[in-house]
Amino acid sequence: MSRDEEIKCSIEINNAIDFDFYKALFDPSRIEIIRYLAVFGAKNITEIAENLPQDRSVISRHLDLMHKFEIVSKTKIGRNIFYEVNSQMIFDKFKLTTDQLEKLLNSC
Amino acid sequence: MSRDEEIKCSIEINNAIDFDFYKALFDPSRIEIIRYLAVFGAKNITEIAENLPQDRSVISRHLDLMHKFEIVSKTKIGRNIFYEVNSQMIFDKFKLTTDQLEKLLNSC
DNA sequence: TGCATTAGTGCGTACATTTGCATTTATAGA
DNA sequence: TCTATAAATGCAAATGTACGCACTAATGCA
Repeated sequence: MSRDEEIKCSIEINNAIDFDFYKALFDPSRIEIIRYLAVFGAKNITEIAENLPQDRSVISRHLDLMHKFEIVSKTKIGRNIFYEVNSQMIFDKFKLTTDQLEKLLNSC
Repeated sequence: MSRDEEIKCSIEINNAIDFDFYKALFDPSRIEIIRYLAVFGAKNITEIAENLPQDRSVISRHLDLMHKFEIVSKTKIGRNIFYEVNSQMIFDKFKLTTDQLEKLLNSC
C-alpha cells in the first residue's frame, strides 16, 4: 500500500464511522433514556425523570446532547416538550456505517 | 402496547445492541489504534506506541480490552506479539445490529 | 396580569477512566 | 544459562464526564 493509499484509507475510515454520534449514543444513561422512550413513546422530561434514577436536570442535559445529534426529536405541546426517539435515524446511521464498512473491507 | 409487549421490546432493544462491545469500540484512543492498525497492518505494541501519543503501557491496556471483545487479534512471532484489526468481525457486528434494528422498527 | 408549572443553567462534587512512571514478568536468542 | 528485549501490571495523578442541588428562565393557563 502506497503512502497516498494509506492516507486515503485513514480518511475513509474516519468518514465511515461518525464517531461523535456513536459516542453520544453509547453512554449508559443515554441508552436507558432511549430505551424508555422507545418503549413508552413521546414523554416530557418530568415524566422521564420520574422513571429513571437521575435528576431532572441531568435528563435535560442528556436529551439536549442527543437532540444535537438528532437521536431524539422535540415537540412542544402546551407547556410540555415531548421528546421522542428518532428510531429511523438511528437505523439509517447504522445502515450507512455498515455499507461504508463493507466498501472499506474491499478497498483498504 | 401492553405491559408484556413493553417488556418484550425493552429486552429486544438490549439484545439488538451489544452495548459493551460498542462502548469498547467508541473510545478516542482505541479508535486511533484501530485506525493505525487498519492502515498499516499487524504491528507490535512497541511500534504502535512509537506512532501514537500514549505510553506503551497504555496502548497495551487498550489492546487487551479490545482483544477481549475480539476487535483485534494477537499473533506471536518470535518475541513479538503482533496485533491486527479484526475488520470482518467489526463489519459483521454492525451488520447484525443493523438487521436487528430493522426488525425492531417494525415490531416495537 | 400573575401564578403555577415545566424546562434549562451555574456550579461544585463525585466518580470512572485514562494516563505515564516504575517495576515486574516472560522469553527468545546469543 | 544468561541477557536483552518485549509485554504486562501496580499505583497514583490527571482528566473528563456525570451528577444533583439551587436557582433562573420561559410561558401556558386561570
